[in-house]
Formats: sequence, structure tokens, C-alpha cells
Amino acid sequence: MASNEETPRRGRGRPPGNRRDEILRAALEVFAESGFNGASLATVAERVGLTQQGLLHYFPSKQQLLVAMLDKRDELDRQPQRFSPEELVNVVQRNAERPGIVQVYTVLSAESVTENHPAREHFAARFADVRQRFAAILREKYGDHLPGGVSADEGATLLVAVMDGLQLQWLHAPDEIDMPDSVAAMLRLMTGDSVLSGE
Amino acid sequence: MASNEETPRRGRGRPPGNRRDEILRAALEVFAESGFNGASLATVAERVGLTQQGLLHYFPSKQQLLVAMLDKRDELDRQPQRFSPEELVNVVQRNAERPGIVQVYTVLSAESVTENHPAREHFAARFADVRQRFAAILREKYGDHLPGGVSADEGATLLVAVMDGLQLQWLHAPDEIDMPDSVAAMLRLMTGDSVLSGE
DNA sequence: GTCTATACGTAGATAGAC
DNA sequence: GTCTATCTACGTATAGAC
Repeated sequence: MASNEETPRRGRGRPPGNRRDEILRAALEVFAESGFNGASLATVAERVGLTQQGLLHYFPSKQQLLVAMLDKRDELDRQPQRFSPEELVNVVQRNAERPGIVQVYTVLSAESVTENHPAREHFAARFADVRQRFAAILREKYGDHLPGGVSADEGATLLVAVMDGLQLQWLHAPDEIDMPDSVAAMLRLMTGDSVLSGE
Repeated sequence: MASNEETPRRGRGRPPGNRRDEILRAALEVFAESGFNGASLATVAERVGLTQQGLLHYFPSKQQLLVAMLDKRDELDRQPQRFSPEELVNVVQRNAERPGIVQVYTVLSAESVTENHPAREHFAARFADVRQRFAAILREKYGDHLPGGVSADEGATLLVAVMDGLQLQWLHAPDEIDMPDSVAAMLRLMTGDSVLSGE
């Protein structure tokens, strides 16, 4: 392997790749498994071979670790271009293969409605943003009044609700819930388009 | 008020009404505000004028307090008779006036997908049950194939998802989300019935 | 950059007095 | 039935050595 010149291994045998990124990946896992309240810094640290105090060198508090993790995810999730309703099913399909990510969002978005939760604002803003984006997508293709008989705004709210609700049911019963199928069914209800991977 | 003979006030000036029930009410509040992990027994105890140790006399552990609280709620929530799709909107309307109850369910049902959570089984069973009940209701009125073009089972899954997802969005933005309106819109999409408090 | 030591708080639970 | 006292465990965070 000719990766020698690309990984200078400056400090010690460390495989570079920003320690911070490793930590954020571990944090995602741990927050998914235990929520923010249930998670401990020591557990996150352990997964990257650090002590709790070593971790605090990179992120000076648990809160800041959470925020950094959410910001990183937002960055990665940012869809480069607008996608069509059809492509939404693909996004959901992809999610169904990443239970960890689905679980962090489900757990944290709900936990964040509790008092003084550090991610409250984050999720409130995120929901508002996603609703707007979905509404724009629907409006672009179908106008303000969807074929199914609801407005683009109402349709966006329902679509977001269905996706979150399905994730919750799926996490509780992965074998009984088929998220892509159900989202496709929902889109058919709203748009009347049977092009959507259904019958 | 002639409530004297009904409240013997045996022990002391205590307003009877099972201490256990008071505790369960307080537990619901506190779990709603902080989730299970975030809540402390002391906070619950304080609200009913007890110390943490006094509370443990009635419920020997935090877990058992949670379970007892959920069982109690289930008992109260048990709908005496089957309700129709139209009545479902009323149920949602009633929920919109009880943010505390909506919040416990939203927070705990999501938190319960985390590792070793004491309410995991409870919510998994509850979801399965509600899906079945909703499917039966839809099937009874519309048969196996709903007018909107989805099966009764798929419709039930979607309906449950929408309700949970709307609650989450509503808790984050009470002024922007109208749960009864949106549920009515969802029912119209599935059943084609415009009788449902819509246009 | 990562560790040891440690301060400090809080939480759940037990034992036993009243 | 409710309290005081107490044990034990854990969690965040700071200070400072290496």
C-alpha cells in the first residue's frame, strides 16, 4: 500500500484522521445508545482509546461535544441539490441501513423537548427547516394544492411527521415496519402518483 | 360540601386520595419534564411533600415507579369502546390540551429505544397494539382496501406514525402545528371522506 | 496531547429510629 | 408512614504533571 507518504504519522503511530472526528463518531454511537442524559463521557472516551479527561482536551464539556456532533451531522446530511419526491424514498431506504443514525435523531429529537436540553433550539430549527424544504419540493412539482387534496405546507408537515413516526415504530419493531414502503405509500396518498415504487 | 363522611382522614390531616396516586401524578410530570434518565426521585418526592426515602416506601425503585406510572396511564387511556375515524380527531383535540401527557409519551417512547431501558417492552407492545386497533377501526368502516389506495394495515401504520410525528413537531413548535387539523387532513387523504372537519 | 489525581456534586438505595 | 443517616457509585469538570 502506498499510503505512507499520505500519512506522515507525525506525533506517534496515530493513524491521523483527526482525533476530533473519531471522537464525534464515537459520540454519535453512544448518544444513540443512551441518549444525552444517559450517556457518559467516559464511555465515549473509551471507544477511541482515551480517558475521559483526555477527551475533554478536545471538547471542553459534554454539551459542546453534543453540539459539535449535531453540527457535523448536519453538515454531512446537507443535501447538495434539491431532490424530487421519488428520490425521497431512496433517502429513506438508505436510512433503513443506518440504524445508528436513525436512532440518534429519534432519541435526541424527543429528549430535546425536555427542560433545559442543550439541543432544543437545534431541533426546533431543524424541524422548521425540513418542513420548508419539503413544502418547496412538493410545491415545485404539484403546485400549492396537491392532487391528494391537501396544501403543500400541510403535506410537508404530514410527510415529516410520517417519517419521524415510522422511524420510531421501526426502531421498536424493525421486522414489522418497512419504512421505504410506507413512505412510498404516503407519497402516493398525497400526490396520487403511482409511479412511486408501489403497485 | 358534604364530603366529610367520605374522607375519614384516618391517619392525620392528609387529604386521603391514595398517596400512591399523588406520587404517580407527580412522576408523570417529572418524567415528562426530564425523561426517565434525567429525572430524579427527589424531585418527584418533593412535589408531593415527601423526601426521596419516603417515596421509596411506596415504590421501592425508580424503575418500578416508572412501570407503575405507565400501567396507570394505560388503564386511564383504555378506550371503553371502539371509536370511529371521526372521533379520532376529538381524541387528538383533547391531547392538544394536555401537553404534559403528550410529552411523557413522546419523550419516553423515544428514550425507551435506548439500551436496557425499562420501558422498552412496554412501548413495543403498545405500538403493536395501537396499530392493530387502528387497522380494525379502518377495516370495519372501509374494508381491507381504503379509498385512498392503501391497505387498512398500511393505513394504520401511517396513522400512528403521523400522530406521533405531529406530537413531536408540536412540542417543538406549538404555534405552528395544529394537530387536530393535520390528523383530519391525514384521514381525508386515506379515506377520501371530506366529512372530517375539513373543507 | 494525554495522563493521574482529585474536587465536587448528585443519585439510587439500605438500615434503622420514631 | 415518614424521617435521618449513611453507603456506594458514578459523572462532570479542574489542575497540573509528563
